[in-house]
Amino acid sequence: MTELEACVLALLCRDGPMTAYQVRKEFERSRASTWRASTGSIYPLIKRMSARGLIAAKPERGDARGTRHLAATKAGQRKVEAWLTETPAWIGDATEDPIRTRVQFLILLPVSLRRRTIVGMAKVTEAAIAALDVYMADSNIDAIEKLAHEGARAMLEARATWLEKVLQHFNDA
Amino acid sequence: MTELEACVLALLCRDGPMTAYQVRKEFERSRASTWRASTGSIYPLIKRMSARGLIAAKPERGDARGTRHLAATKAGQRKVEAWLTETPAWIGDATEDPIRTRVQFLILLPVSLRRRTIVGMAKVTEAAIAALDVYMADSNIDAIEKLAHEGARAMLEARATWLEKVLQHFNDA
DNA sequence: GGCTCCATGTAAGGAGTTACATGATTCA
DNA sequence: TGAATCATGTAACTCCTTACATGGAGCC
Repeated sequence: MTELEACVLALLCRDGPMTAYQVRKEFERSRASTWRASTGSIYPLIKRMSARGLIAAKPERGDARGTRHLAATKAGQRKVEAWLTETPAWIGDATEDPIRTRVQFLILLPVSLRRRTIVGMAKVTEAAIAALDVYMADSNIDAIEKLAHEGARAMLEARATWLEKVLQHFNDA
Repeated sequence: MTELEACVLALLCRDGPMTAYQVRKEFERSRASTWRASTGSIYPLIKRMSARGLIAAKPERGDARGTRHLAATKAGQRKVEAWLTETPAWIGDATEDPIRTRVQFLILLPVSLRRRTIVGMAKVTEAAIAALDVYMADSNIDAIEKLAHEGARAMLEARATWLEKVLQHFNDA
């Protein structure tokens, strides 16, 4: 089960039954999960998981669009519980960070560009924090989503602080 | 250019010329970038980038294995510089975090399991921090890589601290 | 009647994974 | 000479992306 599959299944467990369209809208709306869930991924995904007996679909009667309300089956619910409670080592690992990746190669830049680049990185990080704050100020967001946002924010703050150290490092060198 | 492509190209700029095999070994060795660079990804990638004129290969004379020393071309170097100095908004965004994803669905678990699960998440996070520390203690690691590790560590610490808050939240609820 | 949103899906293509496959070089 | 390492690569598969495609439902 991929992360996206697990995420969709968990969403169906928590907020379902809902249509594939609603699932997509939820991923689009929420800044808490980075998942996009484009049509080209979501419909095949649902087909796969239906075939595996993890999702059950009930067609809406009298709707010619073929609207189907999706729900996790018993087996699907068990899968989600297992996904949640298992804590394999890899989920603890440091996440991939495009900025951290780039920092390792800053030495390739002429000295004059390094500082400017680091400042740029700090700027986009601060912008991301600000965007989160705007989003969090929305009173329509429930406690759990707020908690998730606080987690994202804390990690961004850690990066911002670290970037100051990076700047220091390249100033000294 | 994907992140992996840019990363390989930047590595060739910084540490090249080197063979595809050495590139793979470097990705395997370093805990700083999460990239795996399996054979099935690295060789096609090099073929692609050679075709685009970003990588040049010089065969080693008298080596029947077909050993080829790879280097970034001038065009490749320019690409890397652009990749480094551009700071598109998305690189500032919060990274995907499998633990943060899961936390949003903890409510699906019976109360008795929630606390245990959060503790498990904290444990694997602490384990990742400890593994980084062991790695960092190695004197063979240069200053830049240490800096990158510090960044990863700081973000893991932020997650660990946040998980305490998560535990609190579910204790109160 | 027409606009917006709801709702489904496919097609082509990209990039990555694991597993398989082959053989040279080096060193004890 | 045999084992570990160096070194290259392909094949089948999975999942994701973007773009395309279709049409019903609801509302003014």
